[in-house]
Amino acid sequence: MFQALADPTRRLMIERLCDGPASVSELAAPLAMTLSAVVQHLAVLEESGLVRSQKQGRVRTCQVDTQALRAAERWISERRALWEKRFDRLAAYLAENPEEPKEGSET
Amino acid sequence: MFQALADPTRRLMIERLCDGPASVSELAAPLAMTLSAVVQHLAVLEESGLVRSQKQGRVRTCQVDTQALRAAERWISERRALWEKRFDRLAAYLAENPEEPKEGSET
DNA sequence: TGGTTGGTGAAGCATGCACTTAAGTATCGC
DNA sequence: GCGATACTTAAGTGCATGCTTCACCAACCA
Repeated sequence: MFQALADPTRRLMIERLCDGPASVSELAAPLAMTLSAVVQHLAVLEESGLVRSQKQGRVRTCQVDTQALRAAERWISERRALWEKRFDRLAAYLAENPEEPKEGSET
Repeated sequence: MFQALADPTRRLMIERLCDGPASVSELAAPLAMTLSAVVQHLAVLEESGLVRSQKQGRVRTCQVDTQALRAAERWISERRALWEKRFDRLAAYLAENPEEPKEGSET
């Protein structure tokens, strides 16, 4: 999932797809690479659940699926919230105890 | 940035750091790999801006930086919102035009 | 019907990445 | 000062990834 978003080409493809559904060759047009390569990227995106596609005649039409995006968003925002809460507690603690005390909690 | 989040070990490190700051060896302890490897992961995390660290004596202490997380979150949520808006419009359009019409807009 | 378009699949290659080993440096405790 | 600790750095290895080429099939259309 993050793996899929890690590649810049794939992020471009996602951005393009946010503009509306597209066929494989439409998707490939602005990219300086073979159709084959694009199809391979597409496979990664589909496996990660970020994109769905269906074939009609000889044309495969792709569109983004926001469920996976939602999951990624949630992961990040949970971690961030967790840390920020902790950070706030620390700040409050430091405000009450201006000196830096010796650590001695874990192991 | 997404590249940095792509690796499961690095995500584990982030999760661990959300529990509070840690030294390099504390970070390495639960991971079945060399200190060296962990340091290399750490370098990636620092370059991506996800983690900051400072050395004091011979101990390097690490903590997450939420700014980068925020950026990632924003990227995702913008794309998602963009697509969902488009999807809504499409739904509305289909509701008004029950038949599937021929496409002929782009190129 | 035969050529063109749109996509598929396999094989190969070159680079990058995760990880290891090994050797080194700086600090801490005695 | 001396050994142990906590990293750091460099070099090397093996596997994953991104991409290409080429051969192929299926639909479209003139």
